[in-house]
Amino acid sequence: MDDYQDYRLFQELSLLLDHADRLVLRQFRLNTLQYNALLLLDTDEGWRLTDLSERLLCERSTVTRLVDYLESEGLIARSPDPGDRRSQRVTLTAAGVARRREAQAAIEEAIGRRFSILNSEEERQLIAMLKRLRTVVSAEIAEIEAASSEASSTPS
Amino acid sequence: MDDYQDYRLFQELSLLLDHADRLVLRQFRLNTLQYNALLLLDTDEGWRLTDLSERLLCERSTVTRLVDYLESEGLIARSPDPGDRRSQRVTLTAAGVARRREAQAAIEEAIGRRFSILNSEEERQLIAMLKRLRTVVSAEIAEIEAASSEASSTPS
DNA sequence: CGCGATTTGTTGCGATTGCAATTGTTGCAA
DNA sequence: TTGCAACAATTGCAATCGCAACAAATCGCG
Repeated sequence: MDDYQDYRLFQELSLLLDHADRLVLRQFRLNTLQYNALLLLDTDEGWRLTDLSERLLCERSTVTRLVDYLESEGLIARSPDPGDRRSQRVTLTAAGVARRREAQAAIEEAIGRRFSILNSEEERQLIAMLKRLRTVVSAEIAEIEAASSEASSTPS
Repeated sequence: MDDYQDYRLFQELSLLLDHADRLVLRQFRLNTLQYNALLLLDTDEGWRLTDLSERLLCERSTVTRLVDYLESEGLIARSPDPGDRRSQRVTLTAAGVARRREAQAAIEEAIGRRFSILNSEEERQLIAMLKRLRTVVSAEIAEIEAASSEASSTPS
């Protein structure tokens, strides 16, 4: 019915949220992806770059450069994987913990203000709808990519 | 309450939708911004670049390069503004109309499939919530930018 | 009128990211 | 064991975009 209105609104809100986040995170010398990476990391086991790329929905090469940056900022550390010399483990440093704490406080304060206009029931409904949409769109992407990779591997 | 879950879901769905759109639009040699610009344009009056940038929520320089590209593809035409020699009017060419029609059919088909999992009542609720969020986030951005521009113009 | 402020569009520059190609490593099968 | 496919990470390259600086044109106020 009004699918297109949903879509346009969603798209516009995405742009606005990105922009707002960027303004908030700028003071911590982080962009959205870098911040999301810090949120995932901890000081113990560490993540492999490939796993980070899957979780962050970006390319492995992007994670390489993201880790380069966070390492140059002293926020994370690379260490070799004990069981596989191809892999590296990325862990938070003490400075990384501190930077993440500061940024997280600012972001969550902003998020709280934004979503405070929804009551609990609305939030519950929104979450349910977003989850269903996520499932559908993930399937759509998987289908397209399967079709294109099949086309390239089987040039019948 | 679960503000943060809303936020993460929204962010993830944004990435997925962007990615899916890009896969659909790629066959028409368009990215999301270029497609959205084509949607706004028509063959009559034409838009000024500055107005396009405000509507598309991007910088004027981005519109300059976007218009450069669409012009090189033969989809739009620049013409001088009758009343202001600083301005230019951008209008769709016949090829632009055709390309837009093809891309729009593909995108709207995809959007229809994605949002078909919501019923009318859910769609109504989603639109209402997204509109309220848009208002809040727009205000947040305006506030931050007002504060920063004031700080730079009045370095008290 | 005249001059400074504002507006429009452009360009230079840096940051970010996807994609393809490459290097080094691992695992599996002959 | 050896050879080959799969995998981890990196690099080169191009596309995209925001921001700041800029030139030309317009506006507005004395």
